[in-house]
Amino acid sequence: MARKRFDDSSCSVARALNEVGDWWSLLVVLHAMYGTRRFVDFQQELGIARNILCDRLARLVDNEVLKKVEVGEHGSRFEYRLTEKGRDLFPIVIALRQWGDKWNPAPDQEPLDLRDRETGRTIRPVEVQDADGKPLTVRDVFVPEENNARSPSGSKKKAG
Amino acid sequence: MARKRFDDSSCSVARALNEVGDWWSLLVVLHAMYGTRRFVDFQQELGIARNILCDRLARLVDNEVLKKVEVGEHGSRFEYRLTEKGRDLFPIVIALRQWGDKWNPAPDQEPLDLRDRETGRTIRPVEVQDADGKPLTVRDVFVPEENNARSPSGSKKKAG
DNA sequence: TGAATCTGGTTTTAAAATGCAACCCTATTC
DNA sequence: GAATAGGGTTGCATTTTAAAACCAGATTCA
Repeated sequence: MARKRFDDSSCSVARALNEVGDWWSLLVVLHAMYGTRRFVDFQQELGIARNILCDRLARLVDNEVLKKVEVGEHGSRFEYRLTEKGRDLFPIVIALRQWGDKWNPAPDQEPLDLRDRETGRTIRPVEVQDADGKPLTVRDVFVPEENNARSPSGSKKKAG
Repeated sequence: MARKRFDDSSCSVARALNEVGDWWSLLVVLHAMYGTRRFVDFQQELGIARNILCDRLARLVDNEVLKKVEVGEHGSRFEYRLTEKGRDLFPIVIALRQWGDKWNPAPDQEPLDLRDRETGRTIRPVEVQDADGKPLTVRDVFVPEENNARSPSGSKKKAG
């Protein structure tokens, strides 16, 4: 019996992971954010098996993270473009990259230096903040009682 | 041939996903953030198979996301606690949760209401910001040329 | 003392997922 | 009209996964 599904889980993290929580999906989204749009380009950049790439692209399209656009270039060609939902994964991808850079730095690679297109200045680390922008750690927060009941996940029983 | 590994990938997102990018690992981390520490508690809360839980806990300990602590309670009991590296996944987990709440809301569940322990006020959505705290989308940023060469991933060849 | 129980695992078995290579079809270029 | 590129699909061997059974040390219960 293979992978469990979490489509109907009451935990939104589980539901999110259901859509982008496997090895390749988030890397596809990452590359899409950097401008990749074509099947062959994803395939070559990621070194992913073609059938797996097909499956992931189709699933991301199903989940409306990507949209498949026919481009009239010459002949029948397609592009996979991020939707707003897909672009909304930006903080997650960047946070993951920063975490990777911080805790598993590649010896021969300086960390990502992403900059504001307007000002040219480096972005800051992605963090959880209170309403005023004060950074918060996991120890600084709590879940109010009404919510606490089914928190954090509630995925008690098998969902597949 | 099963899953490819990215341990030595030059892409820090790939390396991050190598450690916490599978179905269960991040859910384990999530529950750890909410206070779960014991094997049986993880098992019951997540509904995960015990062998998979063993494997994930061991891998997370190997990767120093969790540490296994012997607690002298009575007999040989263990607790799995987040390390600083593990707690540093907080923004990622929260961003994922917010994304799930926003784009795949559960009909019967209001979104996570996480609050600052001090002020009692709700946290804001996790976002990418410039140095001043101005929110940035994927379209607002660029990678300077020196970095751009091997960006975004560079994981061209098979790594496993 | 000894049976039941709790905790934290390991083993076994079957169904899926993955990776690779080979094949297919359309359209295009030489 | 042969070779090539884009975008897939199919088959097969290898891994992972899920579920449940089994195991072993320590503890409580009777």
